[in-house]
Amino acid sequence: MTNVFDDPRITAVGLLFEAHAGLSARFNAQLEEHGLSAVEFEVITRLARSPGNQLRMTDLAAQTSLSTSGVTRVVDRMERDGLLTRRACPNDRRSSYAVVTAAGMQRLNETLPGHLQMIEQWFTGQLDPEALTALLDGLRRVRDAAHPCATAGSDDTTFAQETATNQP
Amino acid sequence: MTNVFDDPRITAVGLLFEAHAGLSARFNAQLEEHGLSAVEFEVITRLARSPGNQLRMTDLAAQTSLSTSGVTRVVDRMERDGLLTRRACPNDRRSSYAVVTAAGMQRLNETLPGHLQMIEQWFTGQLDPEALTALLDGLRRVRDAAHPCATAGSDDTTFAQETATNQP
DNA sequence: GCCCAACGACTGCTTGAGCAACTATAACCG
DNA sequence: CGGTTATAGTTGCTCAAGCAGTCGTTGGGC
Repeated sequence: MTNVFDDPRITAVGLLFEAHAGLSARFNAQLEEHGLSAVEFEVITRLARSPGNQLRMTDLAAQTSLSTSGVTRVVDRMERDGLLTRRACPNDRRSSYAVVTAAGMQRLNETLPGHLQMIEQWFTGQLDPEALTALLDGLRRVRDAAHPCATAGSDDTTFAQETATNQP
Repeated sequence: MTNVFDDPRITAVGLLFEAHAGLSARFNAQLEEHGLSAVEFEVITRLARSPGNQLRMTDLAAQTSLSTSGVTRVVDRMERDGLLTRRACPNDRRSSYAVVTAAGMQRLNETLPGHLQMIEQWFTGQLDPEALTALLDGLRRVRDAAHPCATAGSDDTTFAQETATNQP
């Protein structure tokens, strides 16, 4: 039986998607121990790495893969839980900032080391340096080609993310 | 400013996750043109590659990253849309099969070529053969290490998936 | 200065998914 | 057999997320 589904292209996506799913599951488990969902972790991380530990709601939406209404709600929850606060923007009264609170920073600091450890355990540590480099190079190519500019507004902000990651 | 977020591990997951998100977005767009969501496409694909174009609901749940109740509902919708049918299992009256209808097969055949083209365009075609092999090898390692056995019941069925992909 | 388009945030509504509870059937075991 | 336990599928409930519409604010053109 010559099966269309044996196509190596299908296998390739399968691998990428399953690797993603596997890592997501592991990460979620660890994050949940610290009372954070994946989105919440992403939100607090993006905020914490931004100047003043804050971002305007729209910018936050652009950096995460959330719509603006999605951001509104996540921030609602996290504000309720004391991890974030809203702060009015002085020069534009339409905008408001989401700011990480002290409790939020503490939560993040509790969570981060374990998270890095998970990454190492299930991802980067699985490969020797050259193999890892090759993998990352490949991913970068694919990412650059297909990178979102979908989901939320942010046109090529997704691209800017990684440059921001490499360069403070 | 020595930033914790410059950690190469963070960058690595960022790449993998963004590549995944980017591809997902592209694929979803194409699938939507044919009136299929990503899950629906996965469901119909898994069924179509199975003997008799059918699977028991539980097995379907195990192969997709859905809970059994999730499967119930997807199959509900797809049955309503005429892509699938339920068929009673002769020797176990608890079980029932989800079967792809003729209309379902036709829909799949309309969708698949374009889908493969998308994969090539945004993923496999982005890399020369050696780089692609290196990427896939890396992904396989990561996948094998972290592979779900989460989300839905299916313990290591996720592993079985890919062997099934390689071997009809 | 005034009006109108664009923008930022929020809210109502809908959808999709998981969990837990439930029903029906099967299997096991005395 | 008869009863207990496990399994297959479905359903009620909850929750997170997106879309479209709303309201206040801003800025540009005249």
